[in-house]
Amino acid sequence: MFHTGLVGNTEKQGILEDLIARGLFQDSTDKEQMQKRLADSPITLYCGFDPTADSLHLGHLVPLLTLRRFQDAGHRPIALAGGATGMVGDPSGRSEERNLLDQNELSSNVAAVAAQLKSFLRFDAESKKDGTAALLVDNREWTVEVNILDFLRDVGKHVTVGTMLAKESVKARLSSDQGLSFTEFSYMLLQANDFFELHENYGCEMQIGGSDQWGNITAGIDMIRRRSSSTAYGLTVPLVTRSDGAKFGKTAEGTVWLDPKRTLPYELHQYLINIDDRDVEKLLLQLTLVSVQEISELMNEHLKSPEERIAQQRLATEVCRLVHGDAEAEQAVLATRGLFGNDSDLENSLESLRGAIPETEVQVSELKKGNESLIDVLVLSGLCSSRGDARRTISAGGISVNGARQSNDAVSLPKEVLVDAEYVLIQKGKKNRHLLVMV
RNA sequence: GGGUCGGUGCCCGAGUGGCCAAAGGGAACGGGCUGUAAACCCGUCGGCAUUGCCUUCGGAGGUUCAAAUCCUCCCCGGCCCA
Repeated sequence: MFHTGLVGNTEKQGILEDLIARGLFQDSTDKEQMQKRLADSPITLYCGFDPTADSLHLGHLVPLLTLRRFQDAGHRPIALAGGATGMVGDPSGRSEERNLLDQNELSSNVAAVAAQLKSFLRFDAESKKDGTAALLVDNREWTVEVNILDFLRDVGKHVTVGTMLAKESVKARLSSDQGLSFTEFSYMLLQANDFFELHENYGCEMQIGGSDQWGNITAGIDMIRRRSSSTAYGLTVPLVTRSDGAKFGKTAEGTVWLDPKRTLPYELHQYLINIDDRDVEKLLLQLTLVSVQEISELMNEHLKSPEERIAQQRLATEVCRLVHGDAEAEQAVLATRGLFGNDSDLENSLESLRGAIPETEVQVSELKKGNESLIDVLVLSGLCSSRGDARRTISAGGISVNGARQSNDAVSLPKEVLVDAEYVLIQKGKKNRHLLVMV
């Protein structure tokens, strides 16, 4: 599936300028040389994604979209799902050793991640004609059958331990009190070998990745130079951060995933609509395909009346469209308007929220047994983590039912709700909305 | 293999026989202000329940009226030596 109609808004020659303008140019090998190479003819480039979970998350979007930007600029992207590297675990940017995933988990993760990768790049016939059609590969293809002796002779021989130890990612771990297993230490060899394989088999000349990948990328470039005397290029994009210090793409409930089963489009939309003013321009630039020019106009508008948050709204909508498609994005916007707009008459239209916002089916007959139906429902829905938490939250004035704040000592849903409501809207705090479906 | 230091609640980190569900900070959550902001202020922050009870301080045993704190064994990590 291919979600957005925006294609080719970046000129081939201008890709680096565009990346720089977007703050997406963190580091690279010789820039002049790269510029020249890119202007010369279409290049094949790759970016790898390790299947550490069965879905990518918001943070993955930056390098993934960068791949897309290159494709739009007339180059050929390769998205790599790291079925092999995922078995080992990349120490880069991590303070702790990873837990190894088992084989089954890994291969289902690879399948899931690969499907997601596909939706952000073009594989169609037309692209094939002009040579920009993307490729999807799994590094297991060329890694599983390699035996250890061959690997040590063919790959390991070209890398000195001194070089490996000098990498920032390795140094960081060695100087922490965590240490580094040989398994993770070896990771960069696998990745370097990936780049080499892609170079040999697909003419891949460039690798991009998050800034924590710099060491791995240069290891690959060195390997290509040693083993085939060719020049390869590397480019990293910045790690997305937030001004308030929180990790980007993380909420109290956990990670903001791209899989709608894990994070509803509405939740993704909410996450982005709440982005701090200080970060919104950067995120528009890095997380959407909207042109730099248009973003700067949008920001001018936004600054005139930041309380309207037009920048956040645009950001949320654009990202939702990219990730989930137009229809889902539209639904998320509607739900948001209904829930947070001031002209809402939700009472009669709760049904329209079905499937859009988090919901829980509730057995009314079960609720009627006890006399603490409100507490039951708060726990059932996951809005509160325990009955005690529910009590505390209610007594702090944090719960509303169908818009009506519940009194401090309430333990039970309002009678009329319990009797004949089909849908009930529960609010916890200012931002959490949950739909109860009474059955 | 030897030595040594350490493993505490979401994270960091104090506690070294009872006053410990465990200081302090951060995060988080709720309230107020506001823009579903930021900053700031207030409150909460193991579980269940009306005083109270139950489960937690790497794991398993033990000493004791009483253990996160003492002993034994084990597991995991750092550092140093071999």
